[in-house]
Amino acid sequence: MPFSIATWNVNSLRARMDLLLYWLKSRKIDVLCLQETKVEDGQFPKEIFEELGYHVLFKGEKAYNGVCILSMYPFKSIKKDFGNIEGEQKRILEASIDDFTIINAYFPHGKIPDSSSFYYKIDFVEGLRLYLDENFGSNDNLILTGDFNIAPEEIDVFDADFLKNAIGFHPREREALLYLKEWGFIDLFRHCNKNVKGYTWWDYRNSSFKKNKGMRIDHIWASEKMAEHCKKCIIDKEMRGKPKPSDHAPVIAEFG
DNA sequence: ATGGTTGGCTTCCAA
Repeated sequence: MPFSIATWNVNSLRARMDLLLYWLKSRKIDVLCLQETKVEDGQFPKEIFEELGYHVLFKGEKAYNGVCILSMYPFKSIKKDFGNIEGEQKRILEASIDDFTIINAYFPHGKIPDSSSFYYKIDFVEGLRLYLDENFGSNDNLILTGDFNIAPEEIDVFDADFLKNAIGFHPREREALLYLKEWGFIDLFRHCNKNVKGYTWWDYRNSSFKKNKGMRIDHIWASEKMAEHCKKCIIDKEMRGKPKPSDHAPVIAEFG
């Protein structure tokens, strides 16, 4: 049975509610990972998604961060506590659905290279790799998705030379990201779209979207076994051009 | 290209 998995940093769930509901009604999304929900659990609009048929898993805080998984299929198990990796911030959720496990992660931004925020980011990425080593094997069907806040390769940014030491493309971040990927992941967008330039984030400032000055920092990664069943992976760029957009576009992977 | 937009909350922080 074919199904789809998507990720979208909505930059505030409540500010994006109309656009998100429009999007969910015009696409067929079976499992959706959201980041930067920016809403405390007590104020999460769970019922709206349940009315659409989704099972809802969320973990948030006031004003910052926050993650959510919506699934048309029931959760077989869930995990919300990743204290050693994320610290006090609400950034990671894990759920087992059908025959796979999905991890939704909102990686730290990092602010400026070499800052304390930067090393929190590096530690987060390396901590996630250690967690995977301890909890999953290469035969598991595993998806790691979310806003990674790192572009992997030169093709994934609008100007690799200009951005060579910028946050999101700094060599130290890309090194950590490669280490994480070498757990055994396939980058589904790159797997399905060889040599295609595609971005998932454009700064709100400087008319970046109009000039298409973006970065591919939101990813859907699959373990090798699971990647074999991926038929298509696209960036839904149209959503970035709508009124009151998030600064990120959704990424959708289709499996069959 | 070296500026300035957005969201949440508040007189600024994070992205």
